[in-house]
Amino acid sequence: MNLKQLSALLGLSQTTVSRALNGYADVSAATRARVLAAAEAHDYRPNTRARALATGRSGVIGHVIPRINTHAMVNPIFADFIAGAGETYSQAGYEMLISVVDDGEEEKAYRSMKRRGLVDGLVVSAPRMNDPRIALLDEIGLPYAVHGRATGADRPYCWVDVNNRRAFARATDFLIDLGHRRIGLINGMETMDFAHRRRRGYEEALRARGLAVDAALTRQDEMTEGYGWRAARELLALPDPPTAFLVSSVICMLGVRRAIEEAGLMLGRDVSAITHDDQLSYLRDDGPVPTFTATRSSVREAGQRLARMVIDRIDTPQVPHAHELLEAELIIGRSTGPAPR
Amino acid sequence: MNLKQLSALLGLSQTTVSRALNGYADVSAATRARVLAAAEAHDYRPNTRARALATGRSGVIGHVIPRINTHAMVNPIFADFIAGAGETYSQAGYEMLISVVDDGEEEKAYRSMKRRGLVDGLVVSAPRMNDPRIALLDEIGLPYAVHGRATGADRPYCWVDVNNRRAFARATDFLIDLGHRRIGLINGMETMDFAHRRRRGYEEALRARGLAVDAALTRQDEMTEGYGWRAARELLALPDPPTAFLVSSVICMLGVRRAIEEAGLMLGRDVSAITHDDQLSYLRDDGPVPTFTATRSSVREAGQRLARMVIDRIDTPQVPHAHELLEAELIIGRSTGPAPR
DNA sequence: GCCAGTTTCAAAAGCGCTTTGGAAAGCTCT
DNA sequence: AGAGCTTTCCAAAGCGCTTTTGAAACTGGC
Repeated sequence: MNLKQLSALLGLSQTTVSRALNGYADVSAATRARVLAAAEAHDYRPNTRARALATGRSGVIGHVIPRINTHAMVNPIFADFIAGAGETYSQAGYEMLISVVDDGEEEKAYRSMKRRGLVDGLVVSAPRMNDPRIALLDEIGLPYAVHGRATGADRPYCWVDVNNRRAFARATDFLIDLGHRRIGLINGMETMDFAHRRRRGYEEALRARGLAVDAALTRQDEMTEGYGWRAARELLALPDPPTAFLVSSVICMLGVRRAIEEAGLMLGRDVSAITHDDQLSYLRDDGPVPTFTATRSSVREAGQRLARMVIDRIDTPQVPHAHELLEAELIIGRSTGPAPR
Repeated sequence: MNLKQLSALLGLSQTTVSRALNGYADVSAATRARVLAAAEAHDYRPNTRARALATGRSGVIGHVIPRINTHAMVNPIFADFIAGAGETYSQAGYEMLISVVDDGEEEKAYRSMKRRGLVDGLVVSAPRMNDPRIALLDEIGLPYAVHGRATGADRPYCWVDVNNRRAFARATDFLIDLGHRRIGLINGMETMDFAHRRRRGYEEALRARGLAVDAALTRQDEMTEGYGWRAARELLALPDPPTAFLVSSVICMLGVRRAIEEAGLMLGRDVSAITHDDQLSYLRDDGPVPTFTATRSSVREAGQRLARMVIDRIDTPQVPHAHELLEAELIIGRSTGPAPR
């Protein structure tokens, strides 16, 4: 059933049926009701491709995931973020397109998407420091919003980010309040903007309390369980080991806990640790008192907000660039306690 | 730059340019070269929407993720699976569309996708027993392939699956060879077809060796770290506890290890455990000897193969339904050893 | 009863591509 | 040289929608 058939069936022109369906004013209430009823009865849906061609808008928003050589490390955040964004899209009548792009081909991919009219807008993920994609997309003329910020990008752009600096500063501060003086940082890769900001928060908080930053107490790498374990093990083996850790993700934290327990220590008593918790659905920390003290911020919610932001950007490009800085909650769990003396 | 402009520029008709670009025979080699060069020079890309409208094919393949109430549990497998499928799609010139659909609205969503001409085909994930989606999609007339199988579905359909039954049977057998007689099963939700098959493999292997199946030794739930921990803790607390575990996912396994270590036991010596390992990129078990003995099968590869299968299904619907049964490797790591006496 | 203004609808022109159905030119062969 | 092919190109129709433009019908005021 297409528009032509539907309008023939109703004895109306395609114009009228189309305008009735799309809520224009110049169709009488009676006709509109008749049209709506018929559309419902025959379960008519306008053909997406035809509509897209006619309107010049595809109703699709793209997410690009770069494929780094063959063993692309997929971001564990990805699934929940997508789920959040997808919810907003489907409510707003948009579709989500995910494109896996060979690393280094990103520019080509963006240009191609624009030329082919594939998408109306884009979501940029995992920004690095001085990320070149921002200037590129402005040049191409594709609306977009960034999940995170790119330190060094000097032009305005839309973003949703967690206040990583403050979250880690607060966590550090909290550990200092508990009496900890040697605090290790088990960070993500610091080419990633978020990790860079977390380190800043950590260092600022230490300095603000008159504590020295000891580079020997920090690590950075891809956030796996094994990395958390290795890093914590190494740090605990130091002559003057930290009594507390700041950890970049729950997956890492699982490894950190393992190292602590292996060392015959008890998490939350002998050693404290705070992790950042993106509230990934398959790692949820249930129970009345959470296992881990954490700076918590839902990445799913970030996905929702970012989706909304791109849509707004598409609809009203003249409006100034929007920003949302989400504050992470500091949730006290059982992995922190006063520093042992 | 569109077709019209490009052909005007070349002094050719749109027909000729279009046919040259699409590799038809009735255009001379000289003209084709000229067209190709011009297209390259101006970076011409045919408009996706227009092409889709003209050909009746969208070049898009859909993945539906159901949203169960508000706390949709996102499958941890999702990201890697999508990455695998996406790689194949982009090589084959397809795009991937992901649609988040409220649970219970799936049928409506499928029908709508078909009517709107949104997608050329679909990938069905996480089949349950007697999954109704298979009959539904046949009725709707949308090509599809299933990631996994649906016990009870009596019609032919395309699928890619891991031989879960055999994998768990082999793992069980291996544990029995090591002298284990009481083996616990920490399974996923058995409404899921894969979990059902794993249990079958486990039970068959036990019976084949003359061992009784003890329902008290099995658990099923959503596969989180906390669940693994709780399940292992409970089982270890039994009067006659198991000496080995079969575990459904690496995330669970992290919890199982924790419970074992907490009980003052050593994994691989006092208690053995084998997990299924989907080779999720952010949980990769690196190192020369893997930490966990595992039945290993790359979910990313499954994604690749399934994508290929849907594409084939779209291109050649008359061909009989394809199946691929991937065998999981049994990889020996450090989490198994002879049963203690 | 007529004019201006408002409602309500329809014809037709796109959107940018593919594809059908020729037509013109070039070739071979007798 | 003309019939019959083959090769190479093109005009135009069509995919299913939206949107512009304009016409018909209806309204009220005088």
